[in-house]
Amino acid sequence: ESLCDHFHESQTTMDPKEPGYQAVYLRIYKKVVAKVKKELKDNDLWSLYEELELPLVTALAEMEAHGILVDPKKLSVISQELEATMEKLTETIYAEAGEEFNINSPKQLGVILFEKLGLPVLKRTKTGPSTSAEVLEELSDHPIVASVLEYRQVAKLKSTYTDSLAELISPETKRIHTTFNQTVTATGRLSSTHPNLQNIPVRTKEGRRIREAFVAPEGHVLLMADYSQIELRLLAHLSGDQVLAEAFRSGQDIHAQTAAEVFGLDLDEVTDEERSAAKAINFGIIYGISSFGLAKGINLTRAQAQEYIDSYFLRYPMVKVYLDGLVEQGKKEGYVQTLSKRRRYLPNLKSRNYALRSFAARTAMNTPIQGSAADIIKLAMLKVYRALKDAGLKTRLLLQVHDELVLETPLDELHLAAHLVKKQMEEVYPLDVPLKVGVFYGPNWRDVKSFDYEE
DNA sequence: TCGATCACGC
DNA sequence: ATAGTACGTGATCGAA
Repeated sequence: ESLCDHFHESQTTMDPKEPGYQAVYLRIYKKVVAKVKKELKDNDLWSLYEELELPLVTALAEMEAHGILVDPKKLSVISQELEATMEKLTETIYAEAGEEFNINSPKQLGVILFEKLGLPVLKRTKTGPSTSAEVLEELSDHPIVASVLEYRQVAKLKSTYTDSLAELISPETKRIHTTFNQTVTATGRLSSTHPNLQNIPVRTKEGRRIREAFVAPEGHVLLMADYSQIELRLLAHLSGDQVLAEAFRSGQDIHAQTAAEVFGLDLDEVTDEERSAAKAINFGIIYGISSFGLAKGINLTRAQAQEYIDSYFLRYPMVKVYLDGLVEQGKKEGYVQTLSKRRRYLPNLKSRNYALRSFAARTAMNTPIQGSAADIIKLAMLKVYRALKDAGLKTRLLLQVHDELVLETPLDELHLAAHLVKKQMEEVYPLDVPLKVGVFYGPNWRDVKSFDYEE
């Protein structure tokens, strides 16, 4: 109806059962196509559509239809263990609280922690004292808080990752078929729903167990390939900073090298702590840094964090020029863009509201980096998809997780497929610095080992 | 039903 | 004075 309005067409014949419906529909449709096509061409986005997003539809559709094999028995074992742990923790928490309450309710938990037990309120949300993990970790000297943190972790795993996931296994294929959404993110990344297979736990040992349930069928292995530091490599390329570029060409640990530059050390003098601080700085640079955010991330005063940032930009001067230029360009043109010319409009760069304006500035710095990484892996998916087809291999793409591809490969194709995937991903779009891809394989998504080129 | 909070990934 | 790291999805609570 809104299309009819838009094109000043009559709606009176728009009943699908009417004989004229198809003709009216087609007339409107053609107008829409012409309009959108012109808009894309006028904005230099036609090749992004025709050469990247449109052909990617086929690859994604095949990935969704094929699905990834999931072992329900493993999920059920994990679920039962989590259930037992939750019951124990629930009893412990009730005993420590001196009463029963809904631990899942931040409101009820807040009453127990901050009123009954008198713990200090370190941070508030709109609706009351915050009970986020960040706050609870500060209070975890109290035994109930440690138990609540553990309860939260276990409850999350059980509700999101064992019980819900098991329900989504198709009875026909025994597989889970996610939906990849190509048109929801502001940066050009994909998203995944029903279920989201882009946020399966990996960081903790307990969480990682979920990945053990994602398996390869008989005679196959899962093959994983991930880009190493793709966003920082893109920053080196896009900014033209030769110090950063040289760091990647040298092949050494990038965070240790950043630490050496920022703290004025030799590479072999860098301690774990300094490396970890440098990692937080690199992380902050990609996300559009603020001294406040960095200070919070690595427990520094704001002034110290600002010194680190100043020192970083002194060592990588072109990065500073580049990021400032993005904000300037965003203000002037109204948008920033990625390698593929994908745009993000940022009207708030001109807002009088400081919060909105600085948020937009960080977005202006992050979007070309994150979005260009998305462009590159999408292009790599197409190249891998076509190369596998051309080589007549049975290896199939299963998942994309932002900087990682998951495939399923018959054992007798492992060697060929591993080399093909690595080559296509690394050579997809030559930059001023090399793109490096790690390749892993194994019987499930958790127990993978590095692919050895002798194999 | 929907906003808020929390927690998982990159 | 002015918030407080980018981008997502989902479970749960509790008010409407």
